Amino acid sequence: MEKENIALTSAEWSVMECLWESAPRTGRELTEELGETCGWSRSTTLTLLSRLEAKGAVGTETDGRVKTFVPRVSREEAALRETEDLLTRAYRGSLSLMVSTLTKKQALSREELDELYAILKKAEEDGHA
Amino acid sequence: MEKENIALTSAEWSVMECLWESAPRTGRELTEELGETCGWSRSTTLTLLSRLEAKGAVGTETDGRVKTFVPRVSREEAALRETEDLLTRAYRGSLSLMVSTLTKKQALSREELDELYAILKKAEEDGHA
DNA sequence: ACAGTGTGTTTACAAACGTAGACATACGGA
DNA sequence: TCCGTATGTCTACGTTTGTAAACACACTGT
Repeated sequence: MEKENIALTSAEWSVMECLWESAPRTGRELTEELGETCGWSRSTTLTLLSRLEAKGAVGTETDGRVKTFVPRVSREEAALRETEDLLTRAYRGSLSLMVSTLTKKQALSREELDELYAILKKAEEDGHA
Repeated sequence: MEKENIALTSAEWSVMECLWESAPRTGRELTEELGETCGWSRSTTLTLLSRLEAKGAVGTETDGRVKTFVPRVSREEAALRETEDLLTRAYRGSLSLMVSTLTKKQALSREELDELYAILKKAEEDGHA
């Protein structure tokens, strides 16, 4: 009954990606799309879908003999989950350490910079509410 | 001969953590410390060390019958590797998207904010050089 | 009534991981 | 010299992950 933290494997991310893009989708559509984008066989996609269903990451509805799938966790939730994980594991929880590590390796575009400033400003305001 | 991208598993991170903290360390010291911090048996730690050696993440030197270990990849390299991975997988490569997702869930402390501003300012300067 | 065909379920299997016991040895004391 | 003890290597085993073939079954024309 609790929604706990569902971790997605890399292959599973690909599937969810598809579902987040648009849902509900039928097994047919999904196997087709993932067959192309990932080069997977029909079975592979369906297996992944089952596993995702089992862990509660996707919900299904059966209409006749056709199943349709919908995401049960949002991309944000999933992303957040993994990010926090990484943040803890690799940066002792320090977001600024993460950002500085990244900027040291690749320059940020003007847009990224502007967006980041905006985000910080907003966080600042929301923060001392 | 290239240093390629060495991915670390979660257990391996714990080992590297130890080594980054101080190195070289002997197997003895490592099994002891990790035994405490992670509750691992001696074997577990040593197995992890072997695997890390195999993938080139740590280097070893044998003096008599005692082995000493040193990290071969820096924490930054490892962290960067995983971060880029996550960034791509979960945020389509957008750092700002990642940061905004995080700030939406947890408020940043005054310090974090200040640090982040400083980092951005620096990135900005370095950027349009 | 029978054979394709579309659709989902089972079973499978190798590689990666987390964990650790068993094993081989060399070293230091009794 | 014999024994514990420290130290590293091998072997092992259950689980997770990536991948997919085999299977079962309903539907649709002929």
